[in-house]
Amino acid sequence: MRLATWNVNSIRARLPRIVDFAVREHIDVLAMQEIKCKTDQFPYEAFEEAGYHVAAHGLNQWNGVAIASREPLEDVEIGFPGMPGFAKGHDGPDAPQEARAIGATVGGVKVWSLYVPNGRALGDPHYYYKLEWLSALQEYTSETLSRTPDLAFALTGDFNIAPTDADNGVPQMVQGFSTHISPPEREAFAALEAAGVADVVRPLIPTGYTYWDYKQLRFPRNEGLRIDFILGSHAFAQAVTGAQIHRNERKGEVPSDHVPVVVDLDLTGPEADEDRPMIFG
DNA sequence: ATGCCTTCTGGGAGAAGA
Repeated sequence: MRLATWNVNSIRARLPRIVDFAVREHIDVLAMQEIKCKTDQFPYEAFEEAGYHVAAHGLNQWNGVAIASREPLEDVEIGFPGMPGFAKGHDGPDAPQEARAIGATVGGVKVWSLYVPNGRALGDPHYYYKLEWLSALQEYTSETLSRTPDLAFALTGDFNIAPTDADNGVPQMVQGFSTHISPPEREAFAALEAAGVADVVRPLIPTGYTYWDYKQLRFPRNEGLRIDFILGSHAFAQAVTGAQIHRNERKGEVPSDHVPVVVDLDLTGPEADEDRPMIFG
């Protein structure tokens, strides 16, 4: 199985490009973020014509997540249990949830497409929302893996955190002034990993970014961020045989500001373990 | 310590992104 995650920054603005990529690269499961449309505005037909089933969740012009799959999607979940909400004029548990998480089971793998809140600025209410959202995700992950430790389980998406200094290629982003690199955000990411999921791409692709801002020549200067990840449980990580970051998708006509991150999985069993990269310990 | 780009929208100036 070939699994990809991609913050597409509007599914309608670049639909052919996204479907073409999925078909050309033989993607079996494509987790998308920032579809920027309502559920019923999603261009299902184009994916179906290309041989994909789709589960989408969008409430308005912001956020929005979806999963396209060659095999049928089972047990689709909108939002993860305990996911906090956020809205202007709302605070605390009454805040409505945003369209930032959709999960489904495909071929025995539980896959989440996640769009972690941006945070906007250090100290902004959105920043605290981001940290709460990540804490709730950690809680959900921990609970899930303690209940079903052998589950092939993956958190994929735009985490809006550059976990190490090497993941930040933007000179203007400096510690103490910027979201995405602050210690509390990095601690939240580490806590998520400690809950039982590992970055399955980094051992295979140690360097490189997944996002470059549209302005200020960020892409030509290669001033990007690595903020899009595939975090897998032990059972998931054991099945990984390869990974790719499709940097070329940042080029050409109307690109997204993010590029696809891909992993190959061999889910036939533990026989072939010897040939696979060591991801956990 | 930001918005030079890009997207969206019962309305086109404002919100949001990282």
